[in-house]
Amino acid sequence: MSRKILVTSALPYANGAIHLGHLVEYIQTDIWVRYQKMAGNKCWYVCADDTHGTPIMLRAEKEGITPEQLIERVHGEHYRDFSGFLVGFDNYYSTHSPETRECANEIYLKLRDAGLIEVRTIEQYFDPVKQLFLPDRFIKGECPKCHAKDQYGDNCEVCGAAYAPTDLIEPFSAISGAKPELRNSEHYFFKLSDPRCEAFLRQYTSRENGVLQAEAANKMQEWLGAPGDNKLTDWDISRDAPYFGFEIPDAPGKYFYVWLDAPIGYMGSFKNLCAKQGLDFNEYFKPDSSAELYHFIGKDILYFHALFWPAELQHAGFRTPTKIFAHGFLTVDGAKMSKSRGTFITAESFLKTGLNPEWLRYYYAAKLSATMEDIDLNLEDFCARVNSDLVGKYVNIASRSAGFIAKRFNGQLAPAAADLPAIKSIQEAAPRIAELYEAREFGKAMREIMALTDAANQYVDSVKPWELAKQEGKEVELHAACSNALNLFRLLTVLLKPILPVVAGKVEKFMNIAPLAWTDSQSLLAGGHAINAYEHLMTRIDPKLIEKLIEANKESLAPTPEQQSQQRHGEHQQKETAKDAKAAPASATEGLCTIDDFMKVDLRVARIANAEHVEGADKLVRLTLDVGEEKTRNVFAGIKAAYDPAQLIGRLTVMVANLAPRKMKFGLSEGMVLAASDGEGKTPGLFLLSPDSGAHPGMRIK
RNA sequence: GGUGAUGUAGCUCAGACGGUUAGAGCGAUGGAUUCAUAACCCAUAGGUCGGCAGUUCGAUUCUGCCCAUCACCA
Repeated sequence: MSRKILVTSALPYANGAIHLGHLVEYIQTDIWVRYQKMAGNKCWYVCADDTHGTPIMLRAEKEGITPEQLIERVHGEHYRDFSGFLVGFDNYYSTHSPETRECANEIYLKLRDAGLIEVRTIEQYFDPVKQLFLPDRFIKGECPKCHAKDQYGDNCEVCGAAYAPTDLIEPFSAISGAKPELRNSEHYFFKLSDPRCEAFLRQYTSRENGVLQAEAANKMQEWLGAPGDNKLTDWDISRDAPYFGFEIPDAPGKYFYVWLDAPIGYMGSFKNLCAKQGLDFNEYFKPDSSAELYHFIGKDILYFHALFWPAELQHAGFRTPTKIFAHGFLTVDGAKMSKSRGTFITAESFLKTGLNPEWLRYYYAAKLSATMEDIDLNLEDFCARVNSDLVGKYVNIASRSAGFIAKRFNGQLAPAAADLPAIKSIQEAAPRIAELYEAREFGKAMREIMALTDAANQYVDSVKPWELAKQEGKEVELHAACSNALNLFRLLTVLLKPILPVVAGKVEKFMNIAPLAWTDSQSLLAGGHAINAYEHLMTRIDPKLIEKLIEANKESLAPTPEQQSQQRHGEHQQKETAKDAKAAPASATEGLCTIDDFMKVDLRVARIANAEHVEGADKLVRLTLDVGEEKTRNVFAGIKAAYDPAQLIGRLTVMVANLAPRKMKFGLSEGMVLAASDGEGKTPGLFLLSPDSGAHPGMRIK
């Protein structure tokens, strides 16, 4: 019985290039979809560009083009990159489409009629020069807590405080620089706090319901709070003109917020596919649909997909997702992707450098599981793993057998030995491996497949075709050995086909067979079957290519930090921290610092005027420091484990006097004292620095 | 600061309802081999399973604390 399945990956925002972080999700989804199709299920894979919102509007304006032109260009780039990595969408569409608009309107009107839309007046900053309301990220000013300058409207990057844009001191528009004015505006809210939503979501996201991974379900319960205390707040779904998006049907001048129409883009894309393929949209989206609906997403956008989206669908009279699959982020060589280190690798640069996309598909597959854990792309391991597993083991089986068949047997195979242990073990493993694909345990599947591949090579080694070839009268044995090996190779190709579609295609051509389906794992080639000439199926990774790739992605110093937008589909992840970009050393002096750099740090001799325990803090001591200024400084130091406050009072030490103040739970910390410790933790202890006697508070250290 | 996740051989990762010698692949070393784009095969070395304490006849596996990394929240 063939299943009907609709699968989505998160929509990439039409405001940036696809990178290896994005690809974890698209490759994971694509492998799963390819497996489903091979298994004979009706499986549709749709996606789209997420095209609306202020950042798109402003970016287009900056480039002197219309938003429509911008999103069309980016759509082309995204589609090119995904195709390059063999991501086989059945439809790659755009949220800026009549279908998405239609679905958004329908959902909105049904929610309104259900009494789940409310209009409220809110006060918001307005840019009088640009004549638009400003999203939080486009307002900057001085942090109200620590007084750091040039901070965004939602939180401070220096002290980490969260606040409203109206709390900023001396706010200014990040777009025009103008002083923003507070204005009233009517906004439309989706009443997530409504008891109907809460009741539904409590059930829908519960562990028992099984829609979410256990870890994700726990997180949702945290967000929902205990039964009774309704922690959900209403969701602001409208934005004022000018805005690039869909106008709300009964509210001229008001637009749907981009995050409302983004998931609806899944429906829009599928509706568009239905028209092309003659499918019945309702069969997949009606409330009692027997079709399955799966969303692959990053763990950062669970909130939108597990709360807002199902609640909307449920109360607008549609089916809800069967399962939501969240995955972790990508790190490169154990660290966040970084432009300065060249590990913020774009899809385009990977392909342009000449690397094979199937290398990455295999490596990701070998690391992926059904959990939300992050996965690491270790570049050395990447080379070793791919070269050994794919070229040394798998491709080698064909490569070492095909020559004999071509030269000695006119390209014709002998019947395979159906009872050969190596063959039987693959056929027995196939259903197990199918379950692993279904469960998204690709790493476990790869481990099993490679063990079977090892067994195939051991078989070839045990029958020694190269010796048989030299002996008179051993033709039958030689023919059997090589035919068995090629049958083993064909079976392994079936198991790897979801990961390696291009190689599988080449194998089908080489072996002169129809496209492999999952059931082919239970059959063998008939005696007399003629194969074509063997051409090498995959080359090894040259580590020099990796070096080139890193070099190509290294961004020169002083990059213009990209306008940080709020959370996006698959986009929020891997955003490089602003800190990282700023701290990037010029490559010629990597790891070194100039005298100018050093002099930026204002080190001063300080006298500890007072020291006391901090109530409720495990590690902190509150220090009152005299650095020769009129006022003393308040500094929290994490030295409680090593020093008793009483023994500190009166002694001299060294402090960083121009460190940006940091708001801590217990108060503002206005500097840092210096102490030594073993970074590797081999030697315990913490040792406060002291100047030699004779120094006075306030003396500069250089 | 709170909550959660992670921490197992040089690297990437499995695993254990608590129980005799903790696994795999890669890498390293030695051997064998030459069919295979130096690939494959055999063998060897390598870990007090992040640290400390507790529960237990017994803990790497359970509990608590600590350290490190990451994420979310405030």
